[in-house]
Amino acid sequence: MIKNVHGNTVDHLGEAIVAGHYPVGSSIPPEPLLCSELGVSRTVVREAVKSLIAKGLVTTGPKVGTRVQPSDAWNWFDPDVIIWQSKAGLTPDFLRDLQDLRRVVEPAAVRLAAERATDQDIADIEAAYEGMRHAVEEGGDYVTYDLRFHQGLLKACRNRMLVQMSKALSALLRTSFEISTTRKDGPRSSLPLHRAVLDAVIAKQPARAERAILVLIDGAHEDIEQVLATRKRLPQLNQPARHLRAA
Amino acid sequence: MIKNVHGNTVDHLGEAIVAGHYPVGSSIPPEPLLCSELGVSRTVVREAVKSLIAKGLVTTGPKVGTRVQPSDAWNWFDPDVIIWQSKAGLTPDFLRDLQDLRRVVEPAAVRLAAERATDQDIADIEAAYEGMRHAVEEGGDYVTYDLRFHQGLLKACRNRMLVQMSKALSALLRTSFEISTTRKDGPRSSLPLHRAVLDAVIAKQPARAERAILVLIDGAHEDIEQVLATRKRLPQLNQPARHLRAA
DNA sequence: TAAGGTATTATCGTCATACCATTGAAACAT
DNA sequence: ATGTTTCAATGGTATGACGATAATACCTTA
Repeated sequence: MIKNVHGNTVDHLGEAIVAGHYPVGSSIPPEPLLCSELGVSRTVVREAVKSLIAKGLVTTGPKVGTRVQPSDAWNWFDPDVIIWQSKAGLTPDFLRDLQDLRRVVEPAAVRLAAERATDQDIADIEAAYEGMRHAVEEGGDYVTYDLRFHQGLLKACRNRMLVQMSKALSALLRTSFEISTTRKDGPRSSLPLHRAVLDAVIAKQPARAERAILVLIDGAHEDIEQVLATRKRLPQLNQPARHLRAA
Repeated sequence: MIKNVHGNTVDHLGEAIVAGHYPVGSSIPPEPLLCSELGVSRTVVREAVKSLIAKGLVTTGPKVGTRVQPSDAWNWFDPDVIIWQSKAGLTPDFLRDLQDLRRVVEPAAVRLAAERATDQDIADIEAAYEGMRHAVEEGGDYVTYDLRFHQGLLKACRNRMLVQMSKALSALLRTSFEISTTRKDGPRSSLPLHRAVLDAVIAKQPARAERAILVLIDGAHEDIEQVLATRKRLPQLNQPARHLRAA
């Protein structure tokens, strides 16, 4: 659980800010206060704040303190920011944004993957598929291999930007997959859909691969919509953590 | 030119790393050395390194020093990283990645924009278009308004992730626009194409908007390909700065 | 000689203190 | 009421010290 003082401090502050403990535009407590609250030296607090600046969460200035930036200034593709957002509670807005992104990125990515995937890429995806199949037939961790399957696809399009995005999408994918898995026979029914995508990529047929993954995505979309509508399961999914505001 | 000690130090180190002055996996000079080289205190160097860690460029550890991460661990959507990459020289690989991204993102974005754009969004885009028209007819800064036009479109799709991407795309767009502008009558001929996109968005016709912007993108793509092929103009475009490596 | 454990040491991690620089706001003069 | 000066809060920078860690060298032992 404990890593190091710096990491803990960054996480603590980052989570608090993303969770909305400090209103946008307001100042977080001055450095000396944070030091005593967190029980660390000023050095640590300052280096942590520098990290938050680097991620676009805050700005600083003499006399003005450390102010929370509006959320559209945050680096939303930063893995830490994504994690903090997930911890704070996946709001419907956030899920919708990610779902949009998935619909935009994944079809295009498999299209590119069908054109560019190397043998190694395909072998990796095949291995992930094999893991999914194994999990369905003999039990095991389905979600992990499902994730690996999709990340393999993103990686196979040989584009650093798109690979970066797969990190951000992972948060949504994991949630999405866990929801799907709760559905009766979810994994078993989605397995052939995955096979279809992979086959199209192997056959180097971009258009077919794109159509195949759209089926997959729209299925997941329905599952998420349904869960969002009922607002029962996964309580932290819809109800963002609502703590006390700081003075 | 001068901002503050911290910012300068981060930029200096960030540019050097992105430009490849330090081989991936190797250690950059230890803190005391950097202090004397840059003429700053250890405090500043350390806070700068923390910023680089936050952007995924390096990792640190006692005795192991500060090591350069492989480029696929970098936060490619971080505005600073993009800027450093641009300064280091836009390699063909980087331009291809960005061009891919543009083809993936912009069509989808205008589709969404046609569905979701608010009156204010449309007013902003309209203003940008007006700036472009004015520049064509009476002279002025065409590129700036062109950029604003495209950023307005990204913003109008009301998705934080996609907005974030517009920041990353700006580097490519500016380059792309500057190339297009050098072509005879480039701005004058592309003006109606922009109008077509905007009209489709206003009319809330996603499919039409998507087709319209694809014309625009493919035109820019050809221009870039052409320049990349000749490898004459804009020397830093193809020839990344190749400085001495560090020991 | 080879293997394994131990000591050394380079380097980052953390703390503490002091002083500088900037800037918003209060006090003051007009 | 308005412009100017002064002040003080807060982050910015510098310095020195010590702790923690892990790669390296060394030394013991079989």
